[in-house]
Amino acid sequence: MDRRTRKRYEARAEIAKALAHPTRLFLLEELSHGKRCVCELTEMVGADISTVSKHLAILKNAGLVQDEKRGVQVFYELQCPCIPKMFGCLESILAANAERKYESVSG
Amino acid sequence: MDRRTRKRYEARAEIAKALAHPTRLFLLEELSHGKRCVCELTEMVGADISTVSKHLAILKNAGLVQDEKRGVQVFYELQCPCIPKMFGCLESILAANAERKYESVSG
DNA sequence: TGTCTATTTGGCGAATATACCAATTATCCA
DNA sequence: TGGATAATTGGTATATTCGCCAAATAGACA
Repeated sequence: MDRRTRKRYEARAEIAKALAHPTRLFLLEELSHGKRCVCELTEMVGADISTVSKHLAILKNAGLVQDEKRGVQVFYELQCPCIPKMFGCLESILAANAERKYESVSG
Repeated sequence: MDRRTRKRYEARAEIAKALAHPTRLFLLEELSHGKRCVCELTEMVGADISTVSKHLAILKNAGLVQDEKRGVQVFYELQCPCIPKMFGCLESILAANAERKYESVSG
């Protein structure tokens, strides 16, 4: 694998890494329903606000969300329209995995 | 976030984590072109065969690929048809990010 | 200006992921 | 059976990620 190819996959992996955490997936799905401020999201997640803020920063850094300051609050929103489709893909994989697990038990 | 919801996002994150490595993304894309055996993939990746084998095990464990033994070789193939679409999504995000970076420099 | 609320940043310990080497397993074939 | 090749597994050192606390930053408003 040459250097250029490796760089390309590293760039893709940066985005995939941003998706690779349950809290961040939850944040993305919540944001797919509309803009939310950090304190709302923090309440839903139930973690320290600094933790949520860092997760949001990771999503922003990957280009998955954008933020907008309104007074003392910061609202985040999805930047990438294909995120909801990704969730569909993840769900279909989970469903197929569950099916296989069932088959291996019953058959 | 209640326990059930958390479990759901953890399950999704398991799959996302499997995607979150440049070598594994490369393997998936290569497998999207057809079955490949571990030694072929190892040669392409340019890492130790044990490293590649472990990456493939992670992909298999996530339900993204399946394996098939043929004699002394093991062939892997994609199990999930939506993987190529995922790559398209990753690429579109990268393109949008590059665009924004360009705008922030020139405008 | 001083205070309050919302958010981000710095830093640290704990947990997780990664890559390689060495050893093991599995299959083929002489 | 014994040797050769392909692949997986175990072990370990290193690197990265994670979550919280504490501190810093920013805006609103009296």
